[in-house]
Amino acid sequence: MSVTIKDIARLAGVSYSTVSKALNDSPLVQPTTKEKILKIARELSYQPNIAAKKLVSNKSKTIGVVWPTINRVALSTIVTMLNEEIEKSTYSMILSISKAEVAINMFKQFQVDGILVFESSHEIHNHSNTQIPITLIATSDSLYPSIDLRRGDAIYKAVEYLKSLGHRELAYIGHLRNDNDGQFEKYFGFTEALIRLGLNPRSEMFVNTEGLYADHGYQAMNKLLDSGYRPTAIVSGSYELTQGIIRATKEAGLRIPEDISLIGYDHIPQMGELEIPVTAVGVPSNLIAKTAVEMLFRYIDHPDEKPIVQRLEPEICIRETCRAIE
Amino acid sequence: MSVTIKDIARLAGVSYSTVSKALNDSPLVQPTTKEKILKIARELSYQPNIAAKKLVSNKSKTIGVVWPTINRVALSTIVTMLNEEIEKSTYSMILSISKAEVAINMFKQFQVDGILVFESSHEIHNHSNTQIPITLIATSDSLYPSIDLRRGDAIYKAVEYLKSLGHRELAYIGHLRNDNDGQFEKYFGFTEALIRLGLNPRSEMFVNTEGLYADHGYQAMNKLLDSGYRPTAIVSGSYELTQGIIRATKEAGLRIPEDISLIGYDHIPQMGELEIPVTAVGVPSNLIAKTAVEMLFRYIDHPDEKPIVQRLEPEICIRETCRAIE
DNA sequence: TTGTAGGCGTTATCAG
DNA sequence: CTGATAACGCCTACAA
Repeated sequence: MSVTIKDIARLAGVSYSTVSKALNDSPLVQPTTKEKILKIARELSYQPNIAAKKLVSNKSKTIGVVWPTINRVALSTIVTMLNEEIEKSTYSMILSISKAEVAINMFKQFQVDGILVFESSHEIHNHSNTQIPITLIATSDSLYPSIDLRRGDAIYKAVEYLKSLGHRELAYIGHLRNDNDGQFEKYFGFTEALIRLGLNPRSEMFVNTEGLYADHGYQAMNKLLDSGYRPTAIVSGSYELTQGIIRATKEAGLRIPEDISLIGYDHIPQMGELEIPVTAVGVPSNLIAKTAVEMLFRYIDHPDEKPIVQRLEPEICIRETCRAIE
Repeated sequence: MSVTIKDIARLAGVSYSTVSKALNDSPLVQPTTKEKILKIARELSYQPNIAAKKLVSNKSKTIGVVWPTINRVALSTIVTMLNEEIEKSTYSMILSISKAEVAINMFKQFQVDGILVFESSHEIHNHSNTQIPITLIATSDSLYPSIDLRRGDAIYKAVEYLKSLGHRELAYIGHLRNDNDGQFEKYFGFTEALIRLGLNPRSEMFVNTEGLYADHGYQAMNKLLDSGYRPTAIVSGSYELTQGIIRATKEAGLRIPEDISLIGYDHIPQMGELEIPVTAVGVPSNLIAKTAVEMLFRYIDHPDEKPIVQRLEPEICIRETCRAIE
């Protein structure tokens, strides 16, 4: 059995309602008594029972985060930032790496005040009857407040930038799946940019990676290099792909950016910490985290407002991997 | 206000305890009444208040995992396996990436039934008075049940294996900090192996990385290659370091294992998925996860048993990066 | 078979 | 300032 305010009350020789007040730093209790109570609480390493708190106040002061894909750098970066953001407030954050449905159920049991989810909204549609405010990160949706990362615009900006540097022979290395909206948006953004910017789209310009990790990027880049088509600039679909692309490029004896320019999706600090600081596009990870938390808090406070899709503007972060050509 | 069993009771014309029983499908209530109650509950779309349920049952069937370092592959691999292992049982798993003390406090508030922690025991010593069963992964300690990964033995096995292949000029690339027991164990294991196996320890054989990530390995390997000392085999302290070492080696035009052998610490599947499948030592990650969960469950069921330090035997997983020399 | 009463750990509202 | 006491929603003996 864990320690409760009653235990503290007994030891302090006061009533438990006094303990409750002292613990909540109420002005209605004498500083000396307060001090004594706090001291005992500390010694017993007392922790309030959230279930009880929730029962009476209907607040648990906790946010649950659904995070099934723990091994992508961009996502874990955002998770870290979410944690920092939430710790700044009066809330705590708990994580689940189970799939969305399982995770949400568990969070319900824990009576979290709000849920943040990375997974696509398809996974959670059967939960629309839930009372708990849910906010989606990285998937726009009309049922829940969600963030639109404008991945297409991001890639568009990348192409635009490359064009401004004189590049006309490009390639996009990414994971082209139509069952994953996020990946598809980027692919589509690339196509659209080529067309709108008057760059001739050709099939060699698209390299499918079959995955989002470094090795996929490595393989894809090698495939590209073998293909005979030699673009002057590469657009990469993720941080991990970028890693693989750099490796393949180097192994082929090509220098970045002297021989080939590179720009990657995922606006995270780590892009600048690769062996060559990589120019990147995307919504900055800290902005994503900050916005997500703000939106959720807002939704918690005003559950009746209509769910909003918050657009975030992708930015380009120029580092050292793109070079102008004549 | 949401609907409670009292509302149902009023509408059904019974007492609320009868409703409670009916809802829990107790045999102590007449089928007809039960039916009626269930029907009303459905109509009102009654949702039980889990906080209240929890309060009275005082069981959460949940394990909390303290995981402050989310960006090391070996750790996230183990976390994934822990989740699988725990999902097999009747328990759920929640994670916190806050530092140990904060995380443990939060878990206490949620009344988790047990806690698994990755952090070193120093961080949690002030919690020794806690009532919740805690089990340490990857740090041996006498206050809590914990797992001893025998990192020293693992490195010893690596050296032994290399010696059996004829190598005598070795190097250890790792993070030598004496404030981190785990890293120190490996370093020490290397030294001891050299001595006990009659290989002459020399200072060039130790390369300090100043960190545990790929870039640290890359820098360290370059430093080593520049130093003039040319070992025939390298022992690496972690998965990420291994990545960096491979890159540096390749860039230097050296082939693995033809020109130099490599063996890494961290017995995780990913070691076999690098561009060259890397021979590795360590306790297999799935064994670590399985053992940790077993130990914790055992501790939960028998809280009075004396905390045990469970030794796990490191294994060597031979892949393709070590070669015999004449 | 049903109802009553007590309690789970907190907070909040009153009296004293 | 402090202490009873009543909620919060549910479960579970124990009584009826």
